[in-house]
Parts: sequence; C-alpha cells; structure tokens
Amino acid sequence: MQTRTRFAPSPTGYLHIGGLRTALYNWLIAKKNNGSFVLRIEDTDRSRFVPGAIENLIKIFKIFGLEPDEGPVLNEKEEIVEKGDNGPYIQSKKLDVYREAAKQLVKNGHAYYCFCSSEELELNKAEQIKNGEAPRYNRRCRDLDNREAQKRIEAGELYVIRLKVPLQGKIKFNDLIRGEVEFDYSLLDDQVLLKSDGWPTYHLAVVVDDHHMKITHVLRAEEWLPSTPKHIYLYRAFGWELPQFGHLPLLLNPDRSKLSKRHADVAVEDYLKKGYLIETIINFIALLGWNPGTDQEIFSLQELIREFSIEKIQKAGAVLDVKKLDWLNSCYIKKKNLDELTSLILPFLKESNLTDNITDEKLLLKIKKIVALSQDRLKRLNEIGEIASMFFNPKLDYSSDLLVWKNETKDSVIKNLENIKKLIKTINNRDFDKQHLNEKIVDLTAEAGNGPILWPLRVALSGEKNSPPPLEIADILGKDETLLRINKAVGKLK
RNA sequence: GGCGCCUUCGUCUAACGGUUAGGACUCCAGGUUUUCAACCUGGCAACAAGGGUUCGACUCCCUUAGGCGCUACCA
Repeated sequence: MQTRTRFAPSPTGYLHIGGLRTALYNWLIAKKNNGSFVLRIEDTDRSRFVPGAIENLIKIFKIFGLEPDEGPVLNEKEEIVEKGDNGPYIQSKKLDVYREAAKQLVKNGHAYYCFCSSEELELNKAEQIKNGEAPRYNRRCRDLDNREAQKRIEAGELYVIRLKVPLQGKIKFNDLIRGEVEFDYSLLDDQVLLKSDGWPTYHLAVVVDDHHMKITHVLRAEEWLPSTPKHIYLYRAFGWELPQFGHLPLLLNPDRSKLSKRHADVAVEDYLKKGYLIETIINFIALLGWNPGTDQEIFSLQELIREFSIEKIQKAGAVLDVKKLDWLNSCYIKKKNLDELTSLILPFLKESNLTDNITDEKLLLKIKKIVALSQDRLKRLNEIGEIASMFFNPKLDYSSDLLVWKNETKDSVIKNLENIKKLIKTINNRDFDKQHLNEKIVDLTAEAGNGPILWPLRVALSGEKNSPPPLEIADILGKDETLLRINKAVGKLK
C-alpha cells in the first residue's frame, strides 16, 4: 500500500514552528517511502478563520521545499486551486460530506441528536465542577426516541449530533511513537460531531477526511493523543480501516511549558524575518525530537529523507534553544557562496535603512565586500546592519583616548597615523586595496610593531573598540574615505 | 479534580544488561588574531528518587515525585 501522510493546519494566521516540524516529519515519511504528502486545510471554525492564511500557508511550504503532492496550491494569479484526486482539500468545501457521515452514524446507532442548549450545558458543567465531578455532558439526549428527535428537528429546534461512545470497556491502540496506549471508554465524553450550525467538529472531519484521502500514517502533535480513542471509535463506527497513529512530542519554552509567544518566536515567519536560513530551520527542527543515532548534526533535506525514521522520534518534549539555532545558522551562512549570500542579505540591508539604491554596480560591489567580511561573523542575517553601518552610516563618535594603543602617547599616535597617511598617498586610487595596503604597511609595523600602527588605524576607520581588521575596512572604504577618517582621528587627538 | 503522556549534562541528544555514560550547543580556560568575531585545543557538566529482577542495570518491572498535555458546538 502506498504511504500517504498529511499535514492539516487551521488557517488561523501564521504557521507555528511546531506545525512546520509536524509537516516536515510527515513530508519526510512520504518521500522516504515514495508516497504522497497531502496538505489539507481544516477551516471548520469560522470564528477563527483569517483571510489570506491559506495562501500564506501554501507559500511557506513552497519556500521550504515541502510542497504537497496533493492539496491546495496557488495558480499564476495567486488563486487557490486544488491539486490531486482526493479533494476537496479544504474542509469548508465539503460540508455536505460531513453532514452525510454524521447522519449515517445516527442511522447505525453510533451517534444521536442532542437538543441541549449551550446555557444548559454550561449550567450542568458548573454543577459538576462544584460537586468535584469530571465535567462532562450528562447525556440527557442520548436515548431520545429517534422519531421524536426527527419531529423536533422539523419543528426547527437547533441540534448537534453527538458520538454515542460505549458506556464501558477499554480501547487499546498502538501508537507509532509511544507504543501501546490504553483508555477507558467510560471516561470519554459524547463528543459533538456536528455543530448546531451544521459544520463538523475537528473530530468528525479529521476521521472522514483521513479516510477519504487514504491517509496511512496520522502523525500529529501529542496534544491529540487523548482524543485518539474517539477517532478510533469513529473509524469502527463507520466500518473503516484504521490508519497508523503517531503522536509527536511537543516543542517547549525554556521553562518546559508548551512553546508560546510570550517566551519565544512561534511563527515560522518570525524566524525568517530574523534571518535564519531555510536550511537552518529545516535542519534544526528536524533534530528537535528526532535524531539518527549518529554524531551528525548537519543535514540537507535529501540526507534527512535518507536517514529519517519514525522509530527514532523522541517521546519527550524538546526545548527550542535559540543559541544552538544561532550556531547552526552561522554554519549554513559560512557555507554559502558570496553571490547567494549577498542576495539573501540585500533585503536585510534595505530594512536597516542603510542603503536603498542597490541597482548601482559600484555599490553592489561594495556590499559584496561587506558581506564577505561579515560571513564568518553573522549568526543571523538581520545582524548585517550592525556591521554595515560602519560603512554607510558611521557614527565615529569615539573618544580620542580609544585611539591610543597601550603605553603609547597621543603624540606617537599622531605620528603613526601621519605615517600611515603618507604611505596611503603613495598608492594610486586604482590600486588601493588590502593587498597593496598590506605591502606598504609592513614596513611601518616592522619598525613600530603591530599594535601601535594597526590599533589606531582600526579605531580611526571603524570608530569602534571591536571591529573587523583595519585593512579590510580600508579596502571597502576606498582611499579617499580612508584618508578622511584618519584625518578626523588626528583632529581629535590635537 | 479525572484521564493520559513523559523523565540521561543548563539545552538537543547517544546508549538497544557489562562504556572512565559518548557527541553537539552554551559556558569557562588556553592558543591564534593589533581588538572583536571566526577558527583550533582543552575543561566544567547528566542517568529524578526508592524498591525489586539479575552475576551485573541508564537500559527490564513496580512505586513515588516532578513536568507536560487533554478534559469545548477550538483545532
């Protein structure tokens, strides 16, 4: 049987980083087994629907290279269209299917109409809590006569359809990740399957769709584990074959609570905005809850397909450590070739308002040099502004004391800077680069030492205590600007 | 409260009864560098607790504790 996995988000705005991991794992399993990965949109809660969220979801999967084999995609006009033969893949488009399914369950005795109002339910719940009981539906309508129910419906009464879970017995199933799990039927609630507005709840829709879409592996977050017995009961009630279930460990905040906005970034977009590379994010989340059992830390998508296995998925939740994310990102940044890195960095440069007209050839060359200089220093692309500001928008408001190296005096610093100036002037504009500069400056440092020469030069050019090497900066600055900044330094000292 | 899941360095994790409990990130120290970063070398740091089973338990069983999740006409 062909392996078919799916990811089924709700279009409530952004994509959660944990959701991306769930999607990745599902995608990997499909690819590894030459199967299909299905994207399905679970938009049965109208109140939480966010316009544009589906489009956004589709785009993100495209960006990450996790495009579904079936599901909604965007056409040239950016409209949502369906791809695949097992649709519709957007639940709101097939409400009649769920209604039909719910009615079928009523007919075969596995579900029933319920006319209790939400006020009634609230009251009932409050009382149960007061009495220290587990809050549950009191099953008032469970044994209502079918003909009477029919009459009330025709009279226009609002109703829901509830699952008629067995009063006793146990349900056991084998979770792909957790092994054998057992629940007691008597503790299960008579879950609403069809809401009074005629829309299905998650529990109904997920079962109907996973069956219709021929899903073989349901890999989802751990929070769904407690409702799996209801789902399994539904499969049985319909007489359908069960898929395999696997419940993934949660992503956690540093305090080990469920990952939330208050503690960390949760939206995938947030990570992109900070300048984490696609490869980094994929690699990182793959390893949060799974590992191949070797010491390998860096994985391409292709390697992940090869190595991934459900057996090695972790049971316990995983804290998302930003420091390690940064480290991984720096690894990928170092591996990029200059052109690609430059084009990735351009948007971040624009964002820091340092430069806008990047069509200029000369400017692009300058930017490339800055990128080259930054490549080993960046943990995130959005850090580029800090380094680039030295070139585009220098503050140079350092105190003159900073120019003085160790035991040197201001006078000797002035002398050294003047010497550097003289030497720079002997280089013609066209030849002004770090190699030529280095050839010349060697004589100076040989005589006076590295520190007394290079330290004041560096401060003069960068204005900072810490910065990239001075000759690198000078190279990018060019001869005129370099001389200008040295003059400024000398002026400060006088 | 009830039910369920989980538990190896601070974090991500390896170990599938016999290891000085390994790796990575972080942190610290040294080296390199005029400075910073990067890089190199080294170091600190863990089997939640208590019972069993066994010649031998991180590994198997039980109990306890703690953490988390679910307990909606939300997913």
